[in-house]
Amino acid sequence: MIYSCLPSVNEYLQYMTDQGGERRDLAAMLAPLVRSLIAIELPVLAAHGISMWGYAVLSTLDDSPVRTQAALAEAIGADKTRIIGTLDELQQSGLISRDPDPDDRRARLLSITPNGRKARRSARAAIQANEDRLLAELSPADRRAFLRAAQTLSTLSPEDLAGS
Amino acid sequence: MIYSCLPSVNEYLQYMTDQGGERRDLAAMLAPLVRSLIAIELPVLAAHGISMWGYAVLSTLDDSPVRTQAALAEAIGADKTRIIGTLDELQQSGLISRDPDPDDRRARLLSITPNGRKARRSARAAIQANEDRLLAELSPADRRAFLRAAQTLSTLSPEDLAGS
DNA sequence: TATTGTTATACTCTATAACTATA
DNA sequence: TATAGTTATAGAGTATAACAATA
Repeated sequence: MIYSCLPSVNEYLQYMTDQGGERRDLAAMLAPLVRSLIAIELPVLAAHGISMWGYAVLSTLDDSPVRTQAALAEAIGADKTRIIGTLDELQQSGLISRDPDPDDRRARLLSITPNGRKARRSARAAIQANEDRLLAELSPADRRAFLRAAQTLSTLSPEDLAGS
Repeated sequence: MIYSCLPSVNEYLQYMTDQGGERRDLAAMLAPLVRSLIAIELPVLAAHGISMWGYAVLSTLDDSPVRTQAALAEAIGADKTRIIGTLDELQQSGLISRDPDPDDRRARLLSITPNGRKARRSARAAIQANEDRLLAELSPADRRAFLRAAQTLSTLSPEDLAGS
């Protein structure tokens, strides 16, 4: 049966019922939401002088430096050729440093600068302030559960998502 | 203050704490998830002989017919020129009907056919079975809250999302 | 003249492949 | 010969603008 992978049929029926018997596809619900969220983010980021990919790079590097551009590209789910322009801009703006590894001059050691960190955190504060306004639509309990669930699902590997 | 739009500062602090003090951006969490969900959907849809946009069209028309192509395009968040090829395919496959409105022969009355409805529901069952596997990662309470929250947020108008 | 749908054009984004430099 | 980064080319997807039919 198609629903045999569920923890229990009762569970399934319960949340189907919660949805009024017609559950919408997850992707169909979330895709427009994400599109809107990004559309809202763009002008905020522009006001901080950074692009969407630039923000993704800064966010990754704010957590920890990265040894190669290819690794950075993979971390943000992009092609290595796609982030080169972004890195050029960020470097020119002084938001990241990008130096040849003395031990292997083919690789580029990437890290965020103090200015980059400042820009990223300022942008994030503005973005999350917007998100807070949306999250205020939810009950406190649902809001916490939603953030927890989003966190859980977003950290699943592509393999987990695609199925064994 | 940047967080003044929150229901209460205490609430904010509470879910920040729940996230370990470092909440990730919503878009940054959800965008890769949605990308993966769509990547999983595509082969399922292909097996049913419909494209992603075709599925969006069928889903909209399954709820109710639409009087013009422009209205349909807006409903699925696409440009009116973008869905023409999709409508051609769906019509040729006999999944939708698309007839000039007798009262205004400029407009095209769009509706789903019985075969289209069958295809859509079959595809949806397969897609939701996949999603169920992912949702099984969540606790029952979180799963219900997540679906409820996604439903709530996804039905906000772009104006609500963008802010007053 | 305005509106619906269609076609044609141009533009953006992305991936693939070729190239340079280091190893 | 293999790898990291870069550049060049081509392809997909999309939007803008011009067009045809109907009102």
